[in-house]
Amino acid sequence: MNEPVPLATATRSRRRAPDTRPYDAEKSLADILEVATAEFADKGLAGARIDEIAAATRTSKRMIYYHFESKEALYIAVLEAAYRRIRAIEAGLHLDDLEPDDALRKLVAFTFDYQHDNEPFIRLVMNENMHRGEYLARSSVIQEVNVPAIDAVRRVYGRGVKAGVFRRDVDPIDLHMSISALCFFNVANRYTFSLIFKRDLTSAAALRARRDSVVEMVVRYLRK
Amino acid sequence: MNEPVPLATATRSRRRAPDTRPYDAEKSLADILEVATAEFADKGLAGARIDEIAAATRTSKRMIYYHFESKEALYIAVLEAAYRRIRAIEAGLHLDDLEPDDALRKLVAFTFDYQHDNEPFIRLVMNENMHRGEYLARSSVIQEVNVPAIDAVRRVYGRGVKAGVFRRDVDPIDLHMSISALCFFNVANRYTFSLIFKRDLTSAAALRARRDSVVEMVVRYLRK
DNA sequence: ACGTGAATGTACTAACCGGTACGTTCTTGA
DNA sequence: TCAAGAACGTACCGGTTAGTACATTCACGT
Repeated sequence: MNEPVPLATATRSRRRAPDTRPYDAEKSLADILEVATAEFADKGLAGARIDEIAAATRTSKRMIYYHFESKEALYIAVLEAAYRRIRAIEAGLHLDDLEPDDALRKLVAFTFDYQHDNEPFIRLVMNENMHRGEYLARSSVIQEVNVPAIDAVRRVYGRGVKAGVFRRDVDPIDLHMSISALCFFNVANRYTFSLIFKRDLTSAAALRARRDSVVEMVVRYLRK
Repeated sequence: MNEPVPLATATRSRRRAPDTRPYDAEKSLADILEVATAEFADKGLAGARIDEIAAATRTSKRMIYYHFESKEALYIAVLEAAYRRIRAIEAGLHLDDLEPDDALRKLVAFTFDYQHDNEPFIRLVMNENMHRGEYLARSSVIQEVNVPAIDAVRRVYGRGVKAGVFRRDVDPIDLHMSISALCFFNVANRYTFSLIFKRDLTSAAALRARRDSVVEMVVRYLRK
């Protein structure tokens, strides 16, 4: 649906002119997607301008409509790529060799940091929620990609309960939600919050303090 | 700035035709503001359409530009009114006659509930953060209105510390942020979250469970 | 080496949308 | 009672913006 064009496979040709190939669908598609991600994250779906995306691209507006059927389809493609990337980052975390308490701390701190480091993704999610998830709902891809999102929390929590260091009766999804909420807010609402409370939330010191606070809150919540 | 027209004061006239007065600046202004609030909360600043606001109003587009100088000015007026309303709701909470622990529980549960009951406000804040707070920054009114936003948390926390039931070394603003984060997320991110995790977050049961969880988390965070 | 389809550029359009020109009706104070 | 200004309606405009028609260049299998 979003890849109407059969992408060139590994069999490219004898001649290798990797960077200056005039016609390279794969590359211009990736280029468009990257620029569009920045634009949609910056302005949202309604605020984004196809012309501006085109201008920031190595190619033209024509190519956007060659590779994607509409602005909305491009937006969904951006969402899909963004979710895939984020879940891949998450999958890079290895917690199984840590004691449950340390694993939990690492999980929360890691979530805090990578959400902070991926503001564009956070903003895409914010925007998608402004749209009441209607585009995410249209993409079965995204929903599949997100299935394992809860795994890390579930595993760590399960181990902690088994080891007798976490209390029982906590719903892993509820726990995951609390962790997400605490991490998400710092990125999503930083502008209104820092304006109202006259706090810089982006300095290294503020970030460290806030992360410690969030970790502490989650740890205390599970502690017996 | 946002009220270019001197509003009619109490001295209205001898004749009382309260509901069918053809020319009533105060009323049409309030009408516009109410409709605009719904539209901006629904679609955001960029997605909102002046024509649609006008259509839902008892008056015409002409009147929007008579009472407000631009779409952005209308948006700021909507933001101001929304923040004022929310702070007024908060001010209605009386916690001083409760023990610190109960006061804290009541404060958190109350915050959770009123944020849930005021989704349009939450969405306006989300949208404003998509705009990096640039419109809030332009309005000194909103910033003044929000000064007491931290008071309730500060008071309860201070009493708890003095009574020896809360631990020291917690920053009230940080605490307020955690409470806000946990409550905000449930409204703001409900669409993507419930889609990904196949959970209905709006049922009475789900809401009760989530509120309890949030309250418990904050209480445990402060408990010695 | 060549034809066919993939990949691309230029220039355009139709609709949308924030904002306004112009004229009219109502209200109010003297 | 009667200006004068406040409050309002209708009809319009000009710029913006998603999307496209048409022509062109390149890649690749045969």
